[in-house]
Amino acid sequence: MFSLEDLNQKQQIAARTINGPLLILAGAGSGKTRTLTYRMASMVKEHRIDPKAILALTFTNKAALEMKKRVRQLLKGRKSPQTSTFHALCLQILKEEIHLLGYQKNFTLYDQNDQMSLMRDALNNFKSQKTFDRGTILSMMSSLKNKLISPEQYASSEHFDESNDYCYALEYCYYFYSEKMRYFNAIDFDDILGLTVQLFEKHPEVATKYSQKFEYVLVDEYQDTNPLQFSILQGLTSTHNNICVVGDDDQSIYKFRGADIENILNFENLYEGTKVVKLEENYRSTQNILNLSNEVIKKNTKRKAKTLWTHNEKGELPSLWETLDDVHEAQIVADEVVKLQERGVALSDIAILYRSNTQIPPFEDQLRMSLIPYKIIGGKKLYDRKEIKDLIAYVATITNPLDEISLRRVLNVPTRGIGNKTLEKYLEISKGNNKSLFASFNMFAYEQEDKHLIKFLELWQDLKVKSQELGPKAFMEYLIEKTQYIEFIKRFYKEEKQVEIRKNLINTLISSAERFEQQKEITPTLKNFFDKILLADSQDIAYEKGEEQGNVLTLMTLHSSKGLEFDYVFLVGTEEEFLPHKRTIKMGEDISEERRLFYVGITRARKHLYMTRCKQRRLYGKDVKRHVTRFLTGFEEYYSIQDRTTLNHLSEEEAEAYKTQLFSDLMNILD
DNA sequence: TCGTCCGGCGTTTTT
DNA sequence: CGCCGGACGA
Repeated sequence: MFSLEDLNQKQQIAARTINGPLLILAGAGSGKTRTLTYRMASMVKEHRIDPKAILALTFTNKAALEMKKRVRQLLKGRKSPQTSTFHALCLQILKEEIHLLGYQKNFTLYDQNDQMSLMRDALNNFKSQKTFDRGTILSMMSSLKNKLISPEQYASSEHFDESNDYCYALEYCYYFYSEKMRYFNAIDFDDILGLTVQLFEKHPEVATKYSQKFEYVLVDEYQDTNPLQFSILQGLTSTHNNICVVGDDDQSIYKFRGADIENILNFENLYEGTKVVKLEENYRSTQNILNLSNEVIKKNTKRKAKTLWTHNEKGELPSLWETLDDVHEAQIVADEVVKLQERGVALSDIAILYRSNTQIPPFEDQLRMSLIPYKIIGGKKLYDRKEIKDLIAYVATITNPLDEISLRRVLNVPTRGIGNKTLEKYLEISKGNNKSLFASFNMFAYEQEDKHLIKFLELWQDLKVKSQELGPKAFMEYLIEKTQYIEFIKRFYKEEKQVEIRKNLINTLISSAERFEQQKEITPTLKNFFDKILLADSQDIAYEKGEEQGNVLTLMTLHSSKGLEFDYVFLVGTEEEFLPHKRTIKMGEDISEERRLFYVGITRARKHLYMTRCKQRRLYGKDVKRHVTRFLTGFEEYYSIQDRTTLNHLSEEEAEAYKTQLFSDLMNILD
């Protein structure tokens, strides 16, 4: 049995405010998710609101799953509200309504790989002696899309800088890209949101429909919403103002991805009659950790003032270790982890957080040497692997023949003698008579007697038929068998070990398909399965499988640490040029977001926070002098500095013991 | 079509 | 310093 009485005073106010706009400013560790889930449960159980009328939006699948799980526990078997990510919700809407925007229902979702391929074409067509970086163009385009600036509007917008070559290239590519995407009947991640906005604008009756469907809307991590998401929320609440947003402006760290902190800072002004509730009681950290975090973040001017406090014990002062260099830094962190382990601390309660992935290698080395098992969060997603992308592309091309990117991808994979020459020929043909590449294949392959191509078309037809007969899992197996994909891999990777890795990836995909068939939330069609894979993030698969790796240490960037907590946190590289990062300093940008990043790191720690900084660091093959981060200067009384380049932090006996240990280690090595 | 060599670059990345 | 991507050659 759950009761709102289990919440603190402020949390209860938040949970009991059901109607009208509500802004919950939830400090780090203030029981945000708890408040939100209790609020939802109480809406269903106590206010008798139909769960179908409640929508909770998150940014990550993991957060969505977690929230759903917790609400379910509170509701015990009763139907629970829809909890999904912005992207999943909008994709669901587009699948119903995209015809209103002139797309076909079988549209393909392009990921960054596909976008890059298309952008390569665009840049090749943009004749210029200067070369442009595809990724840069792509991210510039994405930020335009996130600001709702169309290719037509770009040149006359404030974002167009006439003295910058890139802007001209971007203008051309943005046009090219958008035209092709439309022709291919494809949409990208930004479009999932952007087209939903367009849909709501051009067809207000659709916005009305969904607004009436979802009478109550909740948004998690509101500080990270971008203008598109804000606009979608306006559509979703157009018939009512029952919107509850939860967030912490001090933890807004995704500006580079288009998040606009103004959304949360301005919420009260945009939604009239907003009730504001501040959650400042922290249930996570010691008072000493909170004191430091409060001091650090206070330096930011544009923020909703909050001061975290706790009933928890005072704890020790956070420590700042000064180390010789990056290797030494990793070494003493690993040593301390061993000591913590000896004291009975579980590795899963310890994390190493860093600003940049470039900081990882010394830590991996030292952890391995100390025999400490660890996992690195982040990195490649399942669908980012070439093999998975190939299989996805097969499904894409048979569901949407207009999708040229996927078609070109699978054309000669596995190798079947259709090279660049053939492709060029048909691209010309398709240009000449204004037909899609696939249509041109069908029209001329037989006439031209391109045997390999004819065989491919037969394969395509066969797969098409089978895709309608078989479920996701059976189809995947058929596809792999029919294309001799495993044999292709064996030819490609000579080493047995490599082949094994790829096989495992494919098996993961197949078992994921099997699980998808068993779930009940989404109709288990092949297309839906692959859309879900594309929307999945790097940790989803493991999460879905319940594959939480046991007792291992966690390494991750500060960005990925948001929302998590650990008893012991090592915040490494607390140096100028990491925090704030060199690039931010160089661009003369506002460093407040960097400070927030630091703040996020500090507030992850429950029991003790270790910060480390090097006096010198090897970067790009050169030894560079380093200085402590400006974020720590000025309030030295909130943390304790230890010079770890000497033995001064040890008592005499400890120092003696250390030297003896060192000597015997040395002897062991010499043996 | 594949392999090799050179040059440029090196922050974060919820979908 | 080391990686990745593009160019170019066999």
